[in-house]
Amino acid sequence: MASIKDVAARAGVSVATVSRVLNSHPSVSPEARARVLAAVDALGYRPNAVARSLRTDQTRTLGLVISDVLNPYFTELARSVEEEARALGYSVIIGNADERPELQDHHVRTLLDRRIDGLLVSPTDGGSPLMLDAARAGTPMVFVDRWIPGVDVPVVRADGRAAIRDLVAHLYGLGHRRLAIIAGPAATTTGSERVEAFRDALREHRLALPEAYIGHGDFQADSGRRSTEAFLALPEPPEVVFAADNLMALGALDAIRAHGLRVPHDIALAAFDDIPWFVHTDPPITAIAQPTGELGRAAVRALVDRIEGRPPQSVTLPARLVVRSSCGEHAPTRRSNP
Amino acid sequence: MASIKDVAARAGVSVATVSRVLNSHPSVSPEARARVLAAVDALGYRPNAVARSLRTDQTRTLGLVISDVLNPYFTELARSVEEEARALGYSVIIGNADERPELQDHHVRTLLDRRIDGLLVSPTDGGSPLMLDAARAGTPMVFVDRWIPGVDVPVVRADGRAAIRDLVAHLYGLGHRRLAIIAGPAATTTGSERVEAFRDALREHRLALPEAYIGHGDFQADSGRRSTEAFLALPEPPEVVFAADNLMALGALDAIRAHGLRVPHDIALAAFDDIPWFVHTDPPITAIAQPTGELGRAAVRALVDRIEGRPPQSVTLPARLVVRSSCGEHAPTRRSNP
DNA sequence: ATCCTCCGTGTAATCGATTCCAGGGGCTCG
DNA sequence: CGAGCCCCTGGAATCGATTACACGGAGGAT
Repeated sequence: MASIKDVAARAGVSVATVSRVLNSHPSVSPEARARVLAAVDALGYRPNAVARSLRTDQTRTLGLVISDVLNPYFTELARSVEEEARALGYSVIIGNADERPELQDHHVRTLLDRRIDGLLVSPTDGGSPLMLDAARAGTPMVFVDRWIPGVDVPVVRADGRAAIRDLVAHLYGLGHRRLAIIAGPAATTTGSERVEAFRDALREHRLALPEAYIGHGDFQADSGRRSTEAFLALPEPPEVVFAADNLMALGALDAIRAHGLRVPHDIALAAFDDIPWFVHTDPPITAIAQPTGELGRAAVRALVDRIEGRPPQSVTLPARLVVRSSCGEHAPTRRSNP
Repeated sequence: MASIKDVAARAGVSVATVSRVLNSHPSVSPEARARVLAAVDALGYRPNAVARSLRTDQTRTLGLVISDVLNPYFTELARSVEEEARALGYSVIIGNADERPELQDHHVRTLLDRRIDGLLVSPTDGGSPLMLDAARAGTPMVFVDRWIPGVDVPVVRADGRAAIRDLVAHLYGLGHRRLAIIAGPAATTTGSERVEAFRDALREHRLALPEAYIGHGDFQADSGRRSTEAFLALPEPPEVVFAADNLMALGALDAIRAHGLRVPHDIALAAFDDIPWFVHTDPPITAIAQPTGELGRAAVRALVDRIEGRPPQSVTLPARLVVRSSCGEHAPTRRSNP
C-alpha cells in the first residue's frame, strides 16, 4: 500500500508538503497542490490512520459498550450513536457486553488500548475497578441509559418514573390489583430504578409490592421466562406482569404461553422499552417507549463536547407510555400510537 | 498515559527488554522479567495498540460491514462474528450500511484506512469499484450471506433453495395457488436468488409467478408495506405473501392489518429469516431459518485462515423451513420447533 | 539599494512500539 | 589458558504520518 513517501516522490515534493496538502494547510502553492493531488490520485493513496493517530494522539473514534446487541433497544441506540458520530466526524467501535461484566471489561480494555478518544458506556454492573479508574484517569466518558452513581461522568438517559406511574394508573383503572415486576439486576441503575418507581406508583394506589412479586431477572429472555414461571407457581399469582425490558417480556410471553394461559385474559403483560414487534405480537404489547434515537444523539454530543474541551451536559429525557391491548381491553386513556 | 519508556525507566532496563517481556520473548532473565512486570503493574501500563499496529503492520482487527443493524438477523450474525473473532484473538469493528451503497463504501473506506487485517462483507449492492479494488488489491476478504459474483472471494452463506421448495410445497398443500413474493434488491444475491428459487419451486407445481406478484423491496419494513399494499390493490390479490426478509414481513403485516385483513384467514404470510419474535406475532409466522450463528463463525474462520496464510474455504449451509400458523392451519408436515 | 517580511518548502524530530545487530560476560571445551 | 558459544541486554533503525524550525527567494517599504 502506497505511503506518503511514495506520493512525495511521485509529485517531486517532500513528505511535509504532501501532508500539508492533505490537511489543507494554507501555505502550499497551487502548483504543488495540484501535483500532490495528481499523485494521490494516481497511486490511490489513502493516509494510514494508524500512523496518523500515533502522531496526533487522537483516533477520531468513539467506543460504545452496550449491554446486549441482541436487544433491539440497544441496537437502535447503537445506530443513532453511529449516525451522530459520523456527522461529527467520528467513527464508532461497538463492544457488546452480553450483560456480562467481565466481557464489558474486556471491551473497555481493548477500546482503551486502541486509544479511542472517548467512551460511551451503558454499564452492566455497578462499575468495575477498570472503568472507575478510566473515569478517574480522565478518559472522556459518558453513560447512556444506565449509569454508575458516585462517578463524575455525564449521564444521558430516559426518566421512566412518570411513564411507570401512567402505566400503573392504567393497570389500576383496568381493575388490576396484584401487580408483579420482573426487575433487572440490582447492580444496574435501570434495574433498581424501575422497581423503585413501580413500587412508588403502587403506593399511590395503596397497593403493596410483596417480595414474591419481584422477579430478579438479568435483562435476558431466559430470566423473564423463569421469573414468570415462579409467579405462575404462586398460590396467588399476579394479575399483571411488568417486565423491565423487552427481552424479559419475550421470555414472559413464552412462559405464559407454555402454561396455556392467554394474554390479557388470564394475565396481563407490559414491558419497558418499546420495539416495532410489539405492535404485532399476540396481543400487541403495552410498553413504555424511550426516545432512543434522541438519547443516542445526545450522548454523542455530550461526549464530543467533553473530548473537544467544551463542558458536557447530562441529559434526561422523558419516556412515555404506549397503551396497546396486552393489559386488558377497555382502554379508557388511550394514548397509543398505531 | 504511561509508555514503554516509563516502564523501562522504572524497571531500570531498556525498552527492548520491556518489549521482550511483553511479547514473552524467551531470552529475558527472570530478574529482569520480574522487575518489568512490577513496573508494568505499578504504572498500570498498557501497550499502545496504535503504535504496535504501526510497527507490526497488523491490527488484529476484523472489519464487518453489515447491511442493516436494525435487522435481527444481522445483529445475531454480528454477535457470533465477534464471539468467534474474540476466541481467535481478534477484535471486530462493525460498520452498518443501512442498505445504502454509499454508506457501505464509507465504512469500507474507513475500515481500510484503519488497516484492519481483514474484511467481512455482506454487500448491499453489486459491488462498488472501491470494494472490487480492495478485493483485487489483495485485502483479505470474505463475503457473508450475500456475495458479489465474479470476484475471487470466499463466500459463507446459507442455501435457501431447498427450504423455499419446502415452503412452496407446504403452501401448495394448504391449497394456496396465487403466491406472491416481496423480493430484495436485484443487485443483491439474496435479492435475486430467493425470487429464482421461489419461481423454480412454483414451476414444479405448474404455477406461474406473474410480474404483478413480484414486489420490489429493499429489505426494509417500509418497502414490505408498500409492496403488500400494491398486492392488495390488485384485481386478483395473492393468497400468500412471501417476504424475502423479516423486516419486509413486518411491513407486510402492518399493511395487511391496516387493510383490516387477517392472517392467515384472509391472506397467508411467510418470511425468509426466522427471529425469536415470530413465535409471538399474531399469528406466529412461518419462516425459513438460517443457521446464523454457524454462518458467522464459519465466516470468521475463513477470514482468519486467509489472513494467516491458510487457504480459506467457502461454506454453504442449508436453511430450513419452520412451519407455524401464518399460512393456514392444517399443518400436515409439521417440522416446527417451539 | 538595503532591509524586513512573508511565503513556500524541506529537513528532521517525534509519537510508541518492535526487532536487528552488536557486544559484554560467563561457561564449556580443547 | 584461550577460543568459541550462548545468553542477556541495550542501541538504534523503523513503521507512516505531523509539525517545529530553518532557509531561500520574492516583494514591499524606506
